[in-house]
Amino acid sequence: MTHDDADPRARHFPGLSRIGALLADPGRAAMLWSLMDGTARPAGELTMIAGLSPSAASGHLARLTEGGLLAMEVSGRHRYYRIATPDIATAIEALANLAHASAPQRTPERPPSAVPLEMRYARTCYDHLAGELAVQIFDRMLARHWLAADGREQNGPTQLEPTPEGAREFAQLGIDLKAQRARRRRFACTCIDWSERRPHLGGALGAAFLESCAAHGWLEQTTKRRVLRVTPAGRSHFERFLSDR
DNA sequence: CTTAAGCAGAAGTTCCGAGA
DNA sequence: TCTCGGAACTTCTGCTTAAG
Repeated sequence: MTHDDADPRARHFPGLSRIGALLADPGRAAMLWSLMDGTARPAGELTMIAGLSPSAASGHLARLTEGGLLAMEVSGRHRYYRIATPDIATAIEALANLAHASAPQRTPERPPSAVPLEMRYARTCYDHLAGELAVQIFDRMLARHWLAADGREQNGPTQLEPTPEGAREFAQLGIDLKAQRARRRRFACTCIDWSERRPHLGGALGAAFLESCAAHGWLEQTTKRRVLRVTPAGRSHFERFLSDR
């Protein structure tokens, strides 16, 4: 019998309190966070990351697997664990952002301690570019007056609008702003970067920008889910863009 | 040379008692 | 009640050795 089965208060959101309980333990959270780059790690490595004994870590991993948050594959004498689905990684990232937004602002510059290194520079966030590179590009877009806040901010992401100059630059990148506006989603907004704690470009325009970078051969997918590789052509392009004054 | 058996070590799980 | 760590156990890999 599960936690929710026993508690009639859980009937409105079946499974929600169970998921919350699984995420509440610091050891389990540390193990989940270390798998956010989409890799699979053996139980022994996750044990070290969580700072637990093998027996305690084994118990936590069993609960996370039973709860559907982790998937496990046996390879020889190793057991490899990974985040079960991309939806779960997305949910954990959203909760991490929420935790940061709602925490007391005592140490605003402190990044999360266990952000996988390869994810910090360039990765996908839903369908747009995120990471250190995304934040730098967004800063540069603002400095070059490609984008302006449209003044409709309401306790959430800042709505953005391309300036006439920005519209020309996005068109040069092959982005059809009219088509992006017609999509049934937010056109352009800020999205707080999970590892950098600063905004990057989100919304339909953010997704179109990432598509454009891929089409130009500046960014490409790696074997690790969500981790992006900057190609040599991309490196020189972004260096020019970021240093151009 | 090949193959199977035996052994040691590594990795991970289960069980159980202790403590907060 | 929940989590922890230690002990014992299972499973698997890799190495060595002996037999065919």
